[in-house]
Amino acid sequence: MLVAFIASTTKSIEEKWRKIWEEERAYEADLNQSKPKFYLTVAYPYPNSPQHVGHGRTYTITDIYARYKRMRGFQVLFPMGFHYTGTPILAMAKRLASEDEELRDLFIKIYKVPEEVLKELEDPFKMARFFHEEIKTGMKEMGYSIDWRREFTTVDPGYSRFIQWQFRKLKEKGYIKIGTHPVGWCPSCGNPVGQHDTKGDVEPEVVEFVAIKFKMGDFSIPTATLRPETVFGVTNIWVNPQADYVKAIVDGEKWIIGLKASERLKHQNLKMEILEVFKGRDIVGGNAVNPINGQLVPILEAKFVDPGHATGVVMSVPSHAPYDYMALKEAKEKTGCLIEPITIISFEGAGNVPAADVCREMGIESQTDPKLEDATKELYRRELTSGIMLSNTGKYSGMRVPEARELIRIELIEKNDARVIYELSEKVYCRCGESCVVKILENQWFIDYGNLQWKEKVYECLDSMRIVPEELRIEFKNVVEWLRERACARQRGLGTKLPWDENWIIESLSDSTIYMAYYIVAKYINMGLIDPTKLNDGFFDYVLLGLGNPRDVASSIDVKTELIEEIRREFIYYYPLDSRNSGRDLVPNHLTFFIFNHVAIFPKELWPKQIVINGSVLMEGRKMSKSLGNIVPLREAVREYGADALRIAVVSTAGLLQDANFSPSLARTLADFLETLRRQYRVVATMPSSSSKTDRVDKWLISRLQETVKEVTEAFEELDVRKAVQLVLYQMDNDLNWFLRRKGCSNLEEAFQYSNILKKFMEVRAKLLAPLAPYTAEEIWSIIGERGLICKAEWPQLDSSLIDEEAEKSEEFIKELIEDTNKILRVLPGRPSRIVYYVAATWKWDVYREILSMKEPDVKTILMRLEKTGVEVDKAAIAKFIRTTIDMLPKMGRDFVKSWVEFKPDHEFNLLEEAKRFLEREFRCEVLVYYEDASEVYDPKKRAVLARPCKPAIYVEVEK
RNA sequence: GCGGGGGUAGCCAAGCCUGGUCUAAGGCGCAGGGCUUAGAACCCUGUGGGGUAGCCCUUCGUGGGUUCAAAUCCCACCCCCCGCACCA
Repeated sequence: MLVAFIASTTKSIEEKWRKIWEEERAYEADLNQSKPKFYLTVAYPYPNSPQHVGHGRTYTITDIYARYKRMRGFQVLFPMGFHYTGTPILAMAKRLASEDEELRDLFIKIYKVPEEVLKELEDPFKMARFFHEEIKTGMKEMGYSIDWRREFTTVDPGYSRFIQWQFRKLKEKGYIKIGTHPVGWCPSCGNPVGQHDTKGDVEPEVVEFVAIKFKMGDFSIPTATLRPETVFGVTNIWVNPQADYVKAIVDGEKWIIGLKASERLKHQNLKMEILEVFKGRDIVGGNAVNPINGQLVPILEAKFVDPGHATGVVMSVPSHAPYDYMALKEAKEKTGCLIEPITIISFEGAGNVPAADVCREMGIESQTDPKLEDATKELYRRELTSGIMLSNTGKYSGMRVPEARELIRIELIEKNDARVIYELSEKVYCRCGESCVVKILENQWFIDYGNLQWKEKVYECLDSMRIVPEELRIEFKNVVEWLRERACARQRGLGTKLPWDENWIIESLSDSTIYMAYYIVAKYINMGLIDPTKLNDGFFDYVLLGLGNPRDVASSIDVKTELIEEIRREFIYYYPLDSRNSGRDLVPNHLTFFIFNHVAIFPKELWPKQIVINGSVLMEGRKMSKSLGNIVPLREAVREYGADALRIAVVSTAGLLQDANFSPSLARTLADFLETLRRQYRVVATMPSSSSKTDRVDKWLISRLQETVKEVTEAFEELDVRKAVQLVLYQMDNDLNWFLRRKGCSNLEEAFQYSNILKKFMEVRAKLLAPLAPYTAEEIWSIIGERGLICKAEWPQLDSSLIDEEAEKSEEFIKELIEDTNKILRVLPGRPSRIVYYVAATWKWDVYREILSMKEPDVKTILMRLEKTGVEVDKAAIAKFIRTTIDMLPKMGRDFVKSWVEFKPDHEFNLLEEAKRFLEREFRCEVLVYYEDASEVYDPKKRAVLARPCKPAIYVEVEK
């Protein structure tokens, strides 16, 4: 019952403030020359499903940052759009239409889509729209401070005009190339296949094979391999005796390959004419010539050969391929042939026949043993990393394997003894049931991210950018270095047509690189001031690049010149982008393309200034996935815990770059915490104002507050949200508790006479909390009677005049004293009846000061200096004290001790006297305080001599 | 393989760049106590081992090294996660 009550309260608070924000247009940002601007964006969502709590992390961090910057006095623009481009939505709509039970279940049970709207979602646009609205509602519920007037989708006509402008620019600059490209392909659907098109969501991985042509008369037998360097170790050729093979004319050459293979290879632009079909066994016993060395090798049979994989014929290297080794072993047993493995690679720890060793180690007994797969990988790895070519490999002898592999590949291809063919790394089936093949697409358009001059500019931009966290800068550099040309258009999917070749759709990672600029334009389109279908290149040239004449541009799209100029002004106000936020997964693709395209299109002044990257979210330690069924939809979580608790739960459990763990119990705890916080504000709000004199503890709280403001501010600047949460929630809570404890109040209500201090503390705390928990912050802000929105309030200023080192050290001293006393109490048999503290004698303080002021303190010098002051204590005792102090000093908290001894022994004594009543309450017994060397000291166990500055001696009497 | 991140007490997780105040923040969990009719919340104390005095011993993936001193610096090794392209 109670929980339900809290939840509904939270809900009503959220609704209230959401409404007020909207009415007040709190997050709408236009050009405002009176303020510095801060423009930040986050990668727009792809609406093929509702968002789950994992998505919430990136958006929440960005929103927190936006809110922080807003309070720091910036004109903050935080917009949002939706990415419709690509195939997943299409594929999903298609699956839904085909009554896919699994998907229907997912939609109904997890995404809570009403069954009656399901039918509509079979239209991909409607599906996108549906999830678009769902996500948008979720973002509003989360309290994101987004300027929604700038919203768009990537299939809007205006956006398409913009993307087409971008691509013409890229082409003009020579960054677009045309070529061929191998892709996974479904022959039955006639489409390329991506992960979402395959059974079991397998990503089709295209692998490049080298087909080495062994000669048998006029015919070539192309044997496909990933390891062309092993051609020196070939002893024979394998065919599957039961399978169908063909003789065919392939690109003018006579080939012998598997029948199934021939069908698959047709998609790789090979001209193929089948002459004859026969069984594999028909050529077993024949011989073929190894092109690398002219040796004659026999054709043998092997069951493991898949006639549909690659060419359906393989060369046998028994010494380095476990499959070949096992097949040969069996062939020898069956036919008594005399073939021996030829070893051509050696590595540390290798025997005469490495494949034999691996098979033995792994206990492999036949050529159909599934462990052969692992054996192959293992040997591949070892030989790749540490293999050296042996002397029987001619000019390659002594070379490392990777190098030899590349050179032999080139040699064979140049002599036309081999050619490249492609095959999928594993069998992949389209959702229609067909086995996927590799198809070579002609006229494929590429963005040439390999262009070196372009890369130079990217490096330049990267060097000038702030990367948060800094550790990822190196990763960006590596990505830029590796990046080659990238196919930028696809044959199907939603999106923008390639302006010069309308058969192609610009793919999703290519149409999402500079759209931050488009948010400026989108506002004017959404306001109905511009007809998006009229937008032309001249418009974008002027608005985004300042090129051309505004009057001509305006008349070409039927608007007033002033409007065009206004848009330009707004663009130039907000650009360059101050921060781009996103999850880690986008580093090697989107974020890097984002830099590439910015430096390609925009002048240097408009290059982006910062990238912020965060890790992902795990669900109780595991990755969130449909198959694990552990997805927590965002909106459901908001209903369950409230937006503020959820916001904090997703951003506070790990450092920025680390994967965070979502824990429902933490979210629950945070919800309770925020509820308690609201209660506290209500209590403080009703307190009458007080005018009590400020004592040391008051000064301490206010001083701590300054430190907290400083640290929280720094944490937000660094986007160390986790730290900010810890400070604002827990550290401030601890400080407040200590304050109440010291004041002898068992709860907040009792502390009414300190309301002036508390109100100040609470006011600042509300502001520090505002970026993290906007709803709660607005609520408590109004509870304590502040007018106006806290999200627009000024960030608390650090007042260094209120930092009181003495008060802080004193409280720290008291805390340590309690700790020390507790340590003693712990080992005592009963409750204490009396505790006595002894402040160290003045000369001990002198000793400390002397030692701390010396670089290399020694007993003699200090002793001599002390004698001048005329101490009346046993010299031996002093010397001993000096000795032990010097020894233990490195182990002590040097800084603390150093500043402590700046004070006089009187300070410590007065402090203890002052805290006596407090200590008596704490330990519930009498407390006495003496100077160690006072004339009358109660010291039955002679503890007083143990007193040290900063560490009074303690004597505890226990109840009998 | 290449590249990146990481291995810290029962769990999650900070610290590591800039060695000492580190038995190592904070949270969760657990135990004891306070408050309370009771519970929840809240507060205090404890949570590697030992100890009738604030202490001693042991610990930060493993093994070495540097240093008066290492979770922190150096070397080697083991293990886990992510990316490697046309997929958003």
